Amino acid sequence: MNESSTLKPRKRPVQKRAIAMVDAILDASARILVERGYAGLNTNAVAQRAGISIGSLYQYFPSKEALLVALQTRHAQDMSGALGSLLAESDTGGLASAVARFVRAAVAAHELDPALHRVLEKELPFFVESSELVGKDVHRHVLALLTKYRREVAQANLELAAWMVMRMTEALVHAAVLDKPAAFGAKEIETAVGGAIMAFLSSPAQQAGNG
Amino acid sequence: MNESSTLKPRKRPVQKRAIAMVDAILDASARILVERGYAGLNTNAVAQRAGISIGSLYQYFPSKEALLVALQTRHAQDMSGALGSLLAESDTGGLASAVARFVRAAVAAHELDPALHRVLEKELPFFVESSELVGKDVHRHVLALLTKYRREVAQANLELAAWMVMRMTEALVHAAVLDKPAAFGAKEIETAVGGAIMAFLSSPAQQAGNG
Amino acid sequence: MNESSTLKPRKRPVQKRAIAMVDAILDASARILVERGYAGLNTNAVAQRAGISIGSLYQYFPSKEALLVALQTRHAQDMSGALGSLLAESDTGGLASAVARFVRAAVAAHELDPALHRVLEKELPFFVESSELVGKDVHRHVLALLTKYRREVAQANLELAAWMVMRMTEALVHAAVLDKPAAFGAKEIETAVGGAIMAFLSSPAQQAGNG
Amino acid sequence: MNESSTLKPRKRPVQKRAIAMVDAILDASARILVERGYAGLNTNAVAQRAGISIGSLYQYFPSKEALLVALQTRHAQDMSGALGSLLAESDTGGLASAVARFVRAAVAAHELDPALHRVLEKELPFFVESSELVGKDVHRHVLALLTKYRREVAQANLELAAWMVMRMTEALVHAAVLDKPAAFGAKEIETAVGGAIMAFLSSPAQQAGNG
DNA sequence: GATGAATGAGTTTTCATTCAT
DNA sequence: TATGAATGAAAACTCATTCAT
Repeated sequence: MNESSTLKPRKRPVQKRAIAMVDAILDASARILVERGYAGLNTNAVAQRAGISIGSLYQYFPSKEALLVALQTRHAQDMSGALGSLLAESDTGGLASAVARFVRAAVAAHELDPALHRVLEKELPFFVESSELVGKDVHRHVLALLTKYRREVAQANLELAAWMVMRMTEALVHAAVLDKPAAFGAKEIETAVGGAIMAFLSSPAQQAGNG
Repeated sequence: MNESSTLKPRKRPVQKRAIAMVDAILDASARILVERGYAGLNTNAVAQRAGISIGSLYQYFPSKEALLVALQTRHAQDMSGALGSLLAESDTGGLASAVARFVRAAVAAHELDPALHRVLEKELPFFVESSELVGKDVHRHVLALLTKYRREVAQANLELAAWMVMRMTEALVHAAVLDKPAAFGAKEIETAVGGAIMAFLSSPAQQAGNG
Repeated sequence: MNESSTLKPRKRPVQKRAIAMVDAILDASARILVERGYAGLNTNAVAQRAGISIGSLYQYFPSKEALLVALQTRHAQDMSGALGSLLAESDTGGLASAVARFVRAAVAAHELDPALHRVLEKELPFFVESSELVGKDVHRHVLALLTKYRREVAQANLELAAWMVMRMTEALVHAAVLDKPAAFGAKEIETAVGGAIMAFLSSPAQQAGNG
Repeated sequence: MNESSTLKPRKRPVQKRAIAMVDAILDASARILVERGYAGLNTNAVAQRAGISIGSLYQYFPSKEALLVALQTRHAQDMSGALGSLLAESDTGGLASAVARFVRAAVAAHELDPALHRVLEKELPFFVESSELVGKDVHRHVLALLTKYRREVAQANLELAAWMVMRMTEALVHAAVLDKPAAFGAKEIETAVGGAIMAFLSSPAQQAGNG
């Protein structure tokens, strides 16, 4: 009845075999999603690709939706992991260096499985914004960063600044990795993104000019 | 054989009634899309909502896909119109004022039908990036702008700068209008976006700091 | 209600224009039938191909079925005409010559529009066996022939003999013209058919051997 | 892409139940075909008549066309079987007896399911001429026969003679069984057919008389 | 637990026919 | 009379989900 009964994995897989099965199912889903898009994804195909029966699939996921939420969650966690391990490195440089590392981490995260990421984000009807899954931690991290280098940040509203930084990074990195414009190299864009963020942070919040 | 036969509207509606019909169909599609998402959209529902028979729908659109392409196109044209009329105003201020006006125009365009815009962009499997429909003109406009105020632009690569400006605007405005964070007002964000763009343009392309 | 109301042409076209229209419609039907088969034939396509409106088509034919019956009838009459004009020639030779002429007439009739003939016969759901349309006259003709050369006919039952002659001719000529086997020439087959018929007529009805 | 994917049965039924299902589906198709003709045949009706769900039908046949092809094939195999078992009997008599047995076998084959045979042949848009399915073996058989009794055959071209024999048998038996004329008994016709074939074979290929 | 045959509601699309203009 | 926009029943086919084995 309630969401939890149809959205959450049916059983907490404790046995190794069960874990392997869940992984196989999610892997199969991801591959199909990438190869055929959301329209080409159906539970029977997933089961077949995963080498199990359709009945078994439903043993682990109560619905197609639950399967997709799980896939999404796993992907978000993967990205979060990639992000986190880079961000965790001790931070000795100044703000610029921290921002550059943040951007590089974002790039690395997006490069994990760009094709899957694209489909997930562009076609999934109930895509839970990655930011909601990954975002909390990252937001905390960025905010901590801005606070630590408060002196170098000209913006008054740190919360707003953090939001802007996250959005700029997400959007620009996303564009750079997934819809890479032929004209510029990825590295070039990465640098520009870091520069833009730094410029933004270094500039005081100004009055909006009137058009 | 070719795409045109299934993707393009079947007949160019010349009579008033036919135009009204096409509009009614697209309106119905838009409303259903917003209310029920892409998965909830089916041609019978569209026809019923539009108050016509399913046969009539297929008289004007040879396939469901054609219908969606048309809806998308109309939406992109609407946005393009809103954008264009604001951008067309004579430009007397400096770069800051021009940028601010550009951001405001983007906001206005996104405010036309944010709910539809969100579904179109997030769920349509064959969504033609608005930028591809609207983008060419806008890109020209931005580039012209940067060239005109060349002296105020510190970035060396104008093409890259234009790309960054467009991406930043699109992403930030999009986020502000469609996933508006509760914490900040739209106006506040709009200002911040203008500021960020100005800061970016005013800063010289710098060396990437290493993390 | 009764068949006549849906199967017979709606109006007896007396004006020249109406006759031309009916012909145009039947021509269009025939061409579509040949090009796309029965499955590809629909009344809207016929009207368009005939250069008239669908409404006008229904002015002349009350239903699709009526249209097809008319087409069939016209084709049968065409064949009948080709057949008849050859058979009408004065008959001076013996039985063999008469049979040969009959076979040649059948070939000529089948060569009128073989492609149409094939589709009509192989796909039409309510194909009225041509023999029923053409057959009566032909049957009379063949019977008259056999009676005239009674002395040369060894078969006792002339009715049965006539039926056999017609069937053999129809089947063999049909096969020769429409499913021509690559190995033999049409002329060669035509000769063989005449020979077979002559042999049959010349042989006395015999006891069936037991296998 | 290739025809096989839409034309061939989806799964080879191994279990008893599956075989029974396929048979039930084909039986239902045959009955509907006979009762309502090709136009009256639709997959939903077939499933209902077979007492299964439409989904199950598509589990075994990937398309309506595949279903029809299978039905056709089964029918051709049935006919081939009936034909073959009769032809296989040891052949002790002369040519006349062999021909008579051939004709009787053809009659028996056509009497298996005349109504179905008629619809299949007359309405199926993609009817594969039975002769193509059955024909090869039969042709070999007839040729062997003519060769064996070469002395009794006056015709020079054995290949052509075999073709004629097959066509005459097919056409005449077909007409006798399916469009049986009220005037003559089946037995009477069967005898006449045998006689005609014998007469043809016994007569030398003659010059075509000119009409 | 695992299997996979079976289900059937739901979807897209066609086309014979009508009828207001 | 001619037109052709409009109709809607009907048909092929899919796929999430169940449940007997």
